Amino acid sequence: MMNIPLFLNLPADSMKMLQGILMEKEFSKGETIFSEGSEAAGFYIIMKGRVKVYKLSAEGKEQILHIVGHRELLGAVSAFAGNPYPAHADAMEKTKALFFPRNDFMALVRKEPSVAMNMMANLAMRLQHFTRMIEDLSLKEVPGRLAAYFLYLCERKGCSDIVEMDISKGQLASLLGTIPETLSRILRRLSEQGVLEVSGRSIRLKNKKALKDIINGEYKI
Amino acid sequence: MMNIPLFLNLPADSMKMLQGILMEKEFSKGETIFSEGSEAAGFYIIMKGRVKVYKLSAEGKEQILHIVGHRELLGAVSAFAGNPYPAHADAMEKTKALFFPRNDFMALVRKEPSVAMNMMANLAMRLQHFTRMIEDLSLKEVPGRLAAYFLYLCERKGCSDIVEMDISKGQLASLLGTIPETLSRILRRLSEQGVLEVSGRSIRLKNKKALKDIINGEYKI
DNA sequence: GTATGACCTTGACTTATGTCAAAAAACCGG
DNA sequence: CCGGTTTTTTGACATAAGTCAAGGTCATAC
Repeated sequence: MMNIPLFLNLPADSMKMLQGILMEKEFSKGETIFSEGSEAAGFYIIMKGRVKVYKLSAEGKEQILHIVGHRELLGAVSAFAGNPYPAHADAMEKTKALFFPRNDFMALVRKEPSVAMNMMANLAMRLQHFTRMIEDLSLKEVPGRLAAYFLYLCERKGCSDIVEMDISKGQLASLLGTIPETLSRILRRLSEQGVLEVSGRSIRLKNKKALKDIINGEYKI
Repeated sequence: MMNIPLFLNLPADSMKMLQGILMEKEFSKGETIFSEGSEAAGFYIIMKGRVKVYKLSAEGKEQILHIVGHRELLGAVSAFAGNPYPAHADAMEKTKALFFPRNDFMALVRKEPSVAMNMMANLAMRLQHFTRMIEDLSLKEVPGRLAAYFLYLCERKGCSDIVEMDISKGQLASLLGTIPETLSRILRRLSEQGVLEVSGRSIRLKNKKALKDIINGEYKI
């Protein structure tokens, strides 16, 4: 339970107390953790596995809002605000999580300034992420969003020009706000133009300058 | 300075101290308050007027992220997180604001739990707003977003079937992630079909059921 | 090893929305 | 009330991206 950002700087006694409050839960691949509109009785801290948080359109199109992984929080905003969950959450793989009941959390936030500070930092980070997402959806075309995603992957690792996608292409489409067919076509065009090379989930970035230009709308594929 | 949500429940002595910290600033219509990428030395509390926070695409298209009005915070996330402002902010009309320097704010947040709680509530609310925005941009078409906007306006007031737009149609287009031409055409189609009646900035909602169906994709105009 | 299903690709087609240009309407300061 | 700017509307057109349908690829389980 160590090293969870939310509990950074938490005094030892409160840390101890958490042991009696947090409940371990497990979800199998594809399992629903919560659905949009359901009551937020608490939130989860993901300890193993990954969870996709997503919205569905009337026609069944999926938009992934974010993917929650190791030591990250799931549903914390709703639990804090006392609102129903605004989106669906499914385990993308076998997932272990700690459940933190809303009431206990509220008490802890009020008692421990460090938790409040960590929570604010978390909220601020996610707000930034959503700001970028809105910008991308509204002002960039799909190739631009894709290029931005690859360069982001590239920077996150050391980046040896080869990035490994950690999700399927279908899920990537949903993350970028498009559909698999469109993504497939754009990957092909980028390959044909020598900007990158696709081999399964492995992408070789052959021309990063071109990718940057695509993001900035200076180069149309 | 009373009744600012951020200072709700703030002890009187801290409230007093603020008098010496907050600085009044004034902006004329159209004036830039801050630009994307510039250092966030603090944030603003809007006391009069309105400010649009927006991003610009490479081609100059504008996406309004939100409009900040009376007693709301501008740039607080950046100031808190210590990041540059992620978007532009322009006064939409003559605007008066209180400037809160970052350092003083950080000290206050650490000292006063009520400020931290209010700040978290603020962040949570905005996260919800952005979530809906992403959903709309990605999963709804422009008519759906427009219908949702009108019904939102309708609910915010008592709603006598007539809503008053408080921004220009061009700015509404930018808020909905589209352009004035498209908005104009959709308004015409909706008028022709008897769903609403446009008269300047005054919209008469003649068929709310149809608007709801448009939002849910059950009725295509 | 092969069968089963998930995932991905491709082609032909449709459509929502953007672009460009021009006219019309609304607004504003003097 | 006028002249000029800004906003809004309209039309003709371009295009990015979605839909539908079919086929291909890949992996895993049996």
